Amino acid sequence: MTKQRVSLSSGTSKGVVFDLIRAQGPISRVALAETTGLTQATMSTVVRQLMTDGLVVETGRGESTGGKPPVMLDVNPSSRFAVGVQLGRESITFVVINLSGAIVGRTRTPGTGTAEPSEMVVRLAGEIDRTLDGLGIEKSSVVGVGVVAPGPLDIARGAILHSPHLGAWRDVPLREMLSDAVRLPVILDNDATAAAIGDFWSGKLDDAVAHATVYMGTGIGAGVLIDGIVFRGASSNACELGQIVVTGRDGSPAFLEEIADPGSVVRRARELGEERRLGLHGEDEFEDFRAIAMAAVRGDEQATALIEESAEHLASGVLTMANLFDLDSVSLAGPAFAVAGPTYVRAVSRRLDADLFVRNQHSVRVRLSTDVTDAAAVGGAALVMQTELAPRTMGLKAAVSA
Amino acid sequence: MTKQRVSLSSGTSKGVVFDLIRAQGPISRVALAETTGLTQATMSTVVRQLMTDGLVVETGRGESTGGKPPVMLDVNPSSRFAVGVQLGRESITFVVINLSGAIVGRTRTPGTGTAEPSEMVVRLAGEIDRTLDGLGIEKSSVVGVGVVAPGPLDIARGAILHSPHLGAWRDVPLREMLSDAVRLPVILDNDATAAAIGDFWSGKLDDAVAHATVYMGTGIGAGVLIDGIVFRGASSNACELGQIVVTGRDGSPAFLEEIADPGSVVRRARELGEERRLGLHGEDEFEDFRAIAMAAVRGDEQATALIEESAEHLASGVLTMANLFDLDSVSLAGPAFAVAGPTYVRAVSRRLDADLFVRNQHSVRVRLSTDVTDAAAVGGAALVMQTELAPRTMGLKAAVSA
DNA sequence: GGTTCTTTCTTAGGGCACTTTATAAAGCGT
DNA sequence: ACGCTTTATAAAGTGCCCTAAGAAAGAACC
Repeated sequence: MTKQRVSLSSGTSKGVVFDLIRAQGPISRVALAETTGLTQATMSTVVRQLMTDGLVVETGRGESTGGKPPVMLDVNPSSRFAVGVQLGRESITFVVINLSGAIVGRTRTPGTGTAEPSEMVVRLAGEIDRTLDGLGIEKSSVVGVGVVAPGPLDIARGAILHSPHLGAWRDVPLREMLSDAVRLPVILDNDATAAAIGDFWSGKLDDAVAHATVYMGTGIGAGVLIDGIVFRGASSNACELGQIVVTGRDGSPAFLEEIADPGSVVRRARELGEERRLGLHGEDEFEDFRAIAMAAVRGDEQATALIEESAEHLASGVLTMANLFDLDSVSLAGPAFAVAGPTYVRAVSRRLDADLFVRNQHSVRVRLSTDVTDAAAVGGAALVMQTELAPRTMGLKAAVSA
Repeated sequence: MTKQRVSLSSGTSKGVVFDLIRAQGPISRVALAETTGLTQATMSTVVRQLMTDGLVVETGRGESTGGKPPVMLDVNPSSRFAVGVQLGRESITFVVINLSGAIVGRTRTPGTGTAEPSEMVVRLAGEIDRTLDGLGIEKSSVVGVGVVAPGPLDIARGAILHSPHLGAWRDVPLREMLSDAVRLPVILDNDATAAAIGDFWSGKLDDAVAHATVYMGTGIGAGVLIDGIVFRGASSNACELGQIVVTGRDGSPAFLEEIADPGSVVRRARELGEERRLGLHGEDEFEDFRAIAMAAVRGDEQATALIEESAEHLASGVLTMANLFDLDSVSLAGPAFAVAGPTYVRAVSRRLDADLFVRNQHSVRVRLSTDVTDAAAVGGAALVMQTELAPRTMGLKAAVSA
């Protein structure tokens, strides 16, 4: 048993090459050598390793440019899988993705409710095993489970500190518990970070240097990636977009969350006495938001104004973030964008084009995430793939337990 | 000529070890091995290299903990020097620092005025040579020159894109020009980034994970360091603190720069008819700001109110930034803090303690930078030291030309 | 239909930064 | 004085990546 080469920069080259193949689609060894800076000889051996791992396959020949035509390489999508789990009080979403980030399975079960953590872990492990069985996926080809949970987390320890949404959990070391139960590497992270990695893994973000995924569920958060690496800050609490102060309706400062999230839109609709007309029931806040968004899409004027207002405030927040982080790419994810996503995209895009400090030097691409609703679950799965297959740590050590 | 070992993670270990010795003061080889994760054997050879380079010396023995007492290592302050230059229209500051970041020489000459770039480069090179001569420092022990300039820069190319403050310069490849003239590696960066590195190099920031240095000169900028690495964003235009939108005096949104920078304080004083009483001349805006700050320090009520107002707005901006970047350390630098610095520190500190999102998980240390006034020049010198001796790139390639 | 050129990919050998293992050096405890 | 612990070095081995040289496969030209 040789000691892991700790070094100050461990052997990431295999991961980086894999990441390039994944992102740049079919690509030749020579092209890989050029973009990484490694030599063709080295690339040859690195690729061989990836092929014996089964991660990569040769898919045919490229066009000749005057000599031997290159052999194109691509990921072998069904060689590995990852599971993503989004914990919620009302429902839990399970997603299985393959190597290229495509969803191959999806399940939804009732939420945590008031279940104890230990009981919940058993339920989760069971459901994961059942889902994989149903898809005919062997556990040996599953790289791990990415769990996304609301509330303050200790990412480094993989623990849920306390979660007002999930019963009365307090300091639950979920990563270790679930890892023991399901016998797979487990990662725990928040929804926005996961969604960002999900965009990076499946989407075509490879040329974005500074990307942010804005995640709006019940609250508003964001995940920032710099060169594909998660920006975490001092305590993994970076990018709490909902907590930034913007100018509220009456000119007084307000948290973005208070005036732009789905709850605030619903409250505002009530204040304006639109409860009846828009068919709000007051049971599930999110259902009510959905109703307003649907009405807006149908062309209802009041509903449109409500959504637009929320979108404008969100745009202000994104503008501040884009200026501070010097972003060149933004995507919107989360169930809140499922219906009225395009309206939000338009508002953010317009605002950035108009007011971004560096708008003369470069623009910011704004788009809707793929799988808007399940972006967090998909992202959890992508996060575990990235951590296991193409590690890109910096600062905080990788937060996995196997 | 062997090809530079590109690798995906070039041999940074020497630099990292040096950086640790610099930051952690006298430290033994074993302690270094522990904190880096390298073995004691490796550390032995790495340290030997640093000692033959002259960068590090053995300074004595530590206390025994039951066996052989460790030999303590520390940097050899006068083995290397770096020059920092701050370009300004009114004046140019030259600073020479030694390895531990202490200032060993300082000169000020008239500013660029309307001089042409090519002429200016000759003057700069001459002054640098003269200064080094006067200090009896050989050029072979100078690692390079760090130039700090206002206005939009192309950090990667080392060029000044255009500078309203420096004559009518347009797209001046200053790094290459000056490097050719002075025969030393040259780096170009903006004031805030430089000041941040300066704090990191000379100050005791080593345990800060996410640090920001707020730089207020005529404008307001900030430089963020994550684990000692400069955060640059997509186009090196990150952290333009002056450009974030806060709630202005009348409740309408305003750029932070418009309501908190020295110019705005002076304008406000005029609006209030305090011109005479506070002795404002209207010639040099910065002199007037200084006068107001002095009056505030003396206890003048109106002046205090003006400074406090500016400080409160700045605090709002820093709060937003601290929330988004999840900072654990902030320092204030720049000539604007020379007189009334403590007032600003107090305001920012109070605000963060009160309103920071993660205030229950960790606090943010706020302090005044050492060498407040010349922080940018010192930082330029520190930047060149870091780049040459302890490179920590990520994303954007190192922006040096030698 | 060869020969030659260009481009792609592989093999072989070597350097370097680590590692493990073993040993020397220098103090502490009995 | 002797062993024990801690610190530092020496020697041999391993793995990653490089250079150098060659094989493979088509394009271009005769």
